[in-house]
Amino acid sequence: MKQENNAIEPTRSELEILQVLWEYGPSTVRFVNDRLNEEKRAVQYTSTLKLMQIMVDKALLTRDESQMKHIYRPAAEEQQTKGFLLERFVETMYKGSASSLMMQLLGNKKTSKKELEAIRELVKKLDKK
Amino acid sequence: MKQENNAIEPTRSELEILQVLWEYGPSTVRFVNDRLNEEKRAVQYTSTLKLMQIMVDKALLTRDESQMKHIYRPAAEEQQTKGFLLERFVETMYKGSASSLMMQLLGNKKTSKKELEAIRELVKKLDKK
DNA sequence: TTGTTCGTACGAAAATTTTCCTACCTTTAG
DNA sequence: CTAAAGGTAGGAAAATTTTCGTACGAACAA
Repeated sequence: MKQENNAIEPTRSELEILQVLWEYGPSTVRFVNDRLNEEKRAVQYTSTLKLMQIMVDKALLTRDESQMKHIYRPAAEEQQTKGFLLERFVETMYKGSASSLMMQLLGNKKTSKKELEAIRELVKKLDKK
Repeated sequence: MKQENNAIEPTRSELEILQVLWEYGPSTVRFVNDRLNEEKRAVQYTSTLKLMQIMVDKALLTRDESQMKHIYRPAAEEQQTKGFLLERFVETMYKGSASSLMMQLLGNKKTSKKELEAIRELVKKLDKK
């Protein structure tokens, strides 16, 4: 033993599940498992079930057990979780400097023209405030 | 067994070591270990040693063995690795949308005024091109 | 009724990541 | 020379994460 973490810190696999729930909303295990198999990788139903049960234990998810098919949903707001993870990412990778991250992002060929335009607009709006 | 990954995919601990090497340049295990203990958490010297050896195996690091105190350095360019990780982050968290990430970033209270200013400047420069 | 399908619970194995003990070599202070 | 300090190598244990087999109940079709 070692951990008594109370921070929201999903593992890689747990993050995959959160992504599905974020995209499609509260879902059954069956549904999440299907999405994972379609969009990500082969995985057995009981594996997904187990993982989601663990996530309930960790308080990453909550579930409605009133029906036979339990409905799972993220315990925290999507924006809050993403914000937290983004903050940690900026912190560890760019020493907390958001503009450094931007630099990297804008220098990245994978960032399309359209994206660049959207970002310009975004900043323009900020300037007007 | 399962993995024959050829992608650069450092674990959390490996990332900590990379951070030290990025910040201070090529270093000995002793130096890295000291930094970890100062800046991050308690960890035994041989743990750090082992991890860095593993990273050499994985080709995440290279080392100069010509001296007794081996000098380790990242195998890939800092920018390349960070770019790769950032890309994956945007992909998984924001479906590849850099501007979505920006939105979140700009809405984040932790992003200081100074940072915002720097970002504005950055975009201004982009516009002039 | 019966058996097939679909659900949850639970334990344990497998895979991965992280930690550290032990052995042994080299350098250096005395 | 000898002891202490500091280095690497390697194996194995510990911790964590991921996967899945088995048991068993509920729903449903025949």
